Amino acid sequence: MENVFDVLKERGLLAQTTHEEEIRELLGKEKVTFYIGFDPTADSLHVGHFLQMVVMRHMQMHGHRPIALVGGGTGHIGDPSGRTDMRQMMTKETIDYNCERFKEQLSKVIDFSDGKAIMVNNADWLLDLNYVEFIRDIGSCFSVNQMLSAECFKQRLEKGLSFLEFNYMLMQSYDFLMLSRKYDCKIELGGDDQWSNILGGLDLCRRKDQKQVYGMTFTLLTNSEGKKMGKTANGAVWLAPEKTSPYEFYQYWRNVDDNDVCKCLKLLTFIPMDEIREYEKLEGSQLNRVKDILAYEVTKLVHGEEEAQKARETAKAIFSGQGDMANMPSAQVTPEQIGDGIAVLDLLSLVGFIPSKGEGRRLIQQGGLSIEGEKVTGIDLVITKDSFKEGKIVAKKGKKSFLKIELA
RNA sequence: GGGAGAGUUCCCGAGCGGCCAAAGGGGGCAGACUGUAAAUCUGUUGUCACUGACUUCGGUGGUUCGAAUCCACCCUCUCCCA
Repeated sequence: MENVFDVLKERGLLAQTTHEEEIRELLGKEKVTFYIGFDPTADSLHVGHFLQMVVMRHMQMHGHRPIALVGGGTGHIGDPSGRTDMRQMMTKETIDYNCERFKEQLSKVIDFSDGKAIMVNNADWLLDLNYVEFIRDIGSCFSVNQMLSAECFKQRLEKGLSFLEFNYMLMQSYDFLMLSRKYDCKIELGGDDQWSNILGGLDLCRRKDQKQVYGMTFTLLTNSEGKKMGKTANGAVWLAPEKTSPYEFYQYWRNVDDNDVCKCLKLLTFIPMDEIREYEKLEGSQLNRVKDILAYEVTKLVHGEEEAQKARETAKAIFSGQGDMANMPSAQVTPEQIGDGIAVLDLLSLVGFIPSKGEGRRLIQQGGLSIEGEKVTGIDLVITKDSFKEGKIVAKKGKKSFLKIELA
């Protein structure tokens, strides 16, 4: 059987490893338990987390055992790594709620049946710690001098770093120690921004238990310009369908830059490398086909085959005029709301297609709005019940944004 | 604890007591060009009943005919000292 290590490396997922040779050997000869932590900073995981999940799945497919750790405890602290601002404190309720959401989403990509993977919450051991005991036992193993020189604190030393956040590294290191003791966890994985935190864990396990454990980090998902991917003007691209609909999710990947398509295929899908290498030879508009594959595959992994299919159909319907319009984003209005006729701007802001009438007005002035394929030329256009064909009307904003308004 | 400074619109950042809905940049949105890409160029970017009105410059009060701009207190952040 091939070694996952080689797979991860070939796909460009690996960023840094603590002991390349040893890790590769370890992964090649035995079933290894490893972990990745997810801090509950929002009520849904996002694309950045998805990359981690893909890695876990690669590992799992090669017979290793993932531990998904949700940070019910560390969430109370907040990881300062790679952040320029202080994290907002969350209430216990929010944290617990977020942890629950994470569990659901993780289960979609990772197989937790029959102990093939484990889900733990570090709240179980972190929240009841005794301060004095902890700093005597664990705190004594850390050198402030060394911590301060870590890359992840550099930025924050200029901007300000609270003692609370400074402790984050100890918490995460302690997690690794606990998992090593409880589950014989041998490797900690994480985003490349986690490097220092992971090293902390390694050190701690060695000092406390004289145990050799390992760490690996993964490429952060960045585009060809080096900017983080998975962000849109409206915020992150979420995995939760109610926060980012499968269609929007699909569209996000359908619209990636030419230069990023193949990279994304390698990082985010399980398409064999041989196939991807063929796609890498394609150029120009041929890449559109590859983008469709990327969008479909990623959507399938996150939302399931059925939703991916729907999203693809909808895209086809919208952009090439063929296919099923049924799943286009839609909104409902009642006959009462229409009355004897309603101004376009009122209708569109009612269903939330335009954020404000001022913006709608501008949109019309610049020729960016169409109703039923007809460009709206004046702001005085009135929509009546008769405008609805078969109980629906399709509005188009710009080139890619569509909304089907249904008369309920 | 002592001292210095800062808080402006989505972000960065300019802002003289009236000419400020507030320069400039970034981002966003739209148009042209295209391949649902990128780059480029153009327009636009507080809200509404849009030649007008209303709400905004950390918060609360005050001075004034008039305050983002001046004063007082408060909150938050940064820096220097302890």
